[in-house]
Amino acid sequence: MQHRLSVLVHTPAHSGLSQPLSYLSDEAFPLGQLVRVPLGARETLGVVWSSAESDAHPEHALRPIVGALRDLPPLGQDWRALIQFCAQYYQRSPGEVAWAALPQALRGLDLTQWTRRWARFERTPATAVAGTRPQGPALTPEQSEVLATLSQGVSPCLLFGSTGSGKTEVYLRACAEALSRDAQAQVLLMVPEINLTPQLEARVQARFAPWLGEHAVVSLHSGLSPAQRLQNWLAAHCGRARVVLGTRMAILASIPHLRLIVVDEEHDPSYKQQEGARYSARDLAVWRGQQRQAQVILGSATPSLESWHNSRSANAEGEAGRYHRLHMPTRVGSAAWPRVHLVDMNHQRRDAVLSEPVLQALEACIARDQQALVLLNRRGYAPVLHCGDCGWKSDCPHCTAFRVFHKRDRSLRCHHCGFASRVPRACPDCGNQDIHGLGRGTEQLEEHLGQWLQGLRRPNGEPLRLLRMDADNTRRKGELEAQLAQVHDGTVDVLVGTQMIAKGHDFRRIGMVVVLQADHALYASDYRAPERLFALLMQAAGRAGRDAQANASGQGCDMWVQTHSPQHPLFEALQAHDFPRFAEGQLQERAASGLPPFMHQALLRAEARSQSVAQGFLQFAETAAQALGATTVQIYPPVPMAMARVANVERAQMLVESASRRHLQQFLPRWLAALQQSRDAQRGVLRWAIDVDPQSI
DNA sequence: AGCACGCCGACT
DNA sequence: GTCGGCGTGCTC
Repeated sequence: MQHRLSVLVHTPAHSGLSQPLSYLSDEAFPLGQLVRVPLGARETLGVVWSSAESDAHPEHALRPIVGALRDLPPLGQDWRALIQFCAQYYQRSPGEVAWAALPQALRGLDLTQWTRRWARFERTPATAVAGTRPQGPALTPEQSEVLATLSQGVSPCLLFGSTGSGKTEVYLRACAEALSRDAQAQVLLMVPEINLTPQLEARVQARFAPWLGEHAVVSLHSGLSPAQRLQNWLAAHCGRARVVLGTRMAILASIPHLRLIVVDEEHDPSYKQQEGARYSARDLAVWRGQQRQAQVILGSATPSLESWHNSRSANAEGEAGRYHRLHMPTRVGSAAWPRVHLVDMNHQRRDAVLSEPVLQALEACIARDQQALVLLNRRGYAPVLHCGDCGWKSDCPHCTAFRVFHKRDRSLRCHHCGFASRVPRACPDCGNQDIHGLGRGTEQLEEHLGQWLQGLRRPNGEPLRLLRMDADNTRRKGELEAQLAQVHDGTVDVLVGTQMIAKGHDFRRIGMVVVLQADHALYASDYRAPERLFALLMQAAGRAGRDAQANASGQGCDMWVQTHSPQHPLFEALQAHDFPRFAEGQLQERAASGLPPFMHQALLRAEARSQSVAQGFLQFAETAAQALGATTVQIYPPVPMAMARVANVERAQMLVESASRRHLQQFLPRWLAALQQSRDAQRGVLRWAIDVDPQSI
């Protein structure tokens, strides 16, 4: 007898095929079974999705499936529910979300290749369980208290812990606890970007591999080769992997015995996927944990305002947040907080790179034979090249942006589309030979500091060693690790870099931290700019004060922040290391101006060859929204995006919002359906999509 | 998203 | 004469 199977294939939302497709099969496969099916002229991977007898597609038009991926356990109900929820909440087709969740290497395998691949997976040695549960270092009273609360199973939790308060140890202990309760239990540990914190992977491996076996710890992130990713995904899906360490993509992996999800640095913007299915891995983690009774721990020294708001204690009306807030204010060991000094750059020489007090402090730091960390969040030599005579600037011909001057390879490079050319010797417009850079990047800072340091010596008489670290010189494999190693073993005295040098690295001999152009972000129109800047500054401050000797001698550590707006309340909170104060101020502003988390937003984005086509589509969308009688959501007119053109594609967007998440969620699918229906309105539009809970507007 | 089909410019 | 550009349309 022929069965009718409903199968999910990769069909993007705008293709008009957002529902599962029906196929014929001799065998009745269980839901979640992976199958190969014909689709047009090709053969593709599919997931048996539902027993949709109701599908109206005529029987004679159905094609038979090619076959099933035998031996692979079907994807579980919890995974299917997660995909379904993600698709519905973020307004994408389930097929598209499932596609993003499955390893790409799996998609390309035909049945013969699959059989071979599976045989290889089964051949890898089974986990040799030899060791006993690891001990780990002694806990601080704060850590013990937090772990005691966690062991009662409270969830979701926001672990608000200072940089250096030992959050990672809490995560590892909580993992060990979950893993020891049940011999099958699996845990998911998420980090923003695995490549920036290579030590963490080593630490997790060192903690759990001796206990659970070498193959019990796997990672899932985009840096892996497709074959590695498939291998690790299979290990997670089949339960062989007990600890999954991954980036945002890992939240969509199949982890059937998931008992605990940890989201480290939960405020980090990289948890929000920025293309395709635009999901928030942090928010999905909370949903997934609730859905399958797994504990969720969100951790940060500077939580997102969303999570902070969600974890507020009961107010006058008795409303409390949905998250349990756990607090670890104290830094482990002797680590001290740096004294934060603000330097008002309005009172310095206009062309000063480093201010007088900073230079003096730097000299003193060098004399103590300590390391200095100088942070400037702009790579390249100068952000723009400029002709003083005719006013020419180094625009990118393909984007609404300037090309950045990179002196090292004498190029002008667009950081958005990659377009690069050699630096012209003279102004391309008027021939003037005297063209120069405006503003400063890390390359120039490196050059400037290099010159200044030439006049100085280390206490032992050796010359000073300067290192620059940014995306330009850590791109190749192994470079980042090599450079971090240089900082650790003390081969570097002064480290210059972008925000990547502020991320979770445990530098031990840092005597001072300098942040340049700290206020730059504040001039951006993005309402999340202060939140991001505060997180960056706190993170940078956290690099300091770990030098045990300096702390013992009462020397302490300093942080210098150069800014043109020292009166900004953000800096006051920074000096007091007072995140709650900063957050309360921000939340009051957000509430007053009707911004998240008090408002729920979605953006409709359109891309076309011209602004008029992109905006024309959005205008149609505006009319369509009004026709739907959208009284519960506020609709704003279409506008060009802040960066209107990227790689010769014009972009526009419109905002819809509602104080009620439910109302917004009710409106969006109806709106989406209306837009999908109108082929006319889509004419000439290259791409369009809804972005729910956008990261920036 | 793939992939085919389909109509116009520079080359084995 | 063909190889190949990417515009439009279809996939149970």
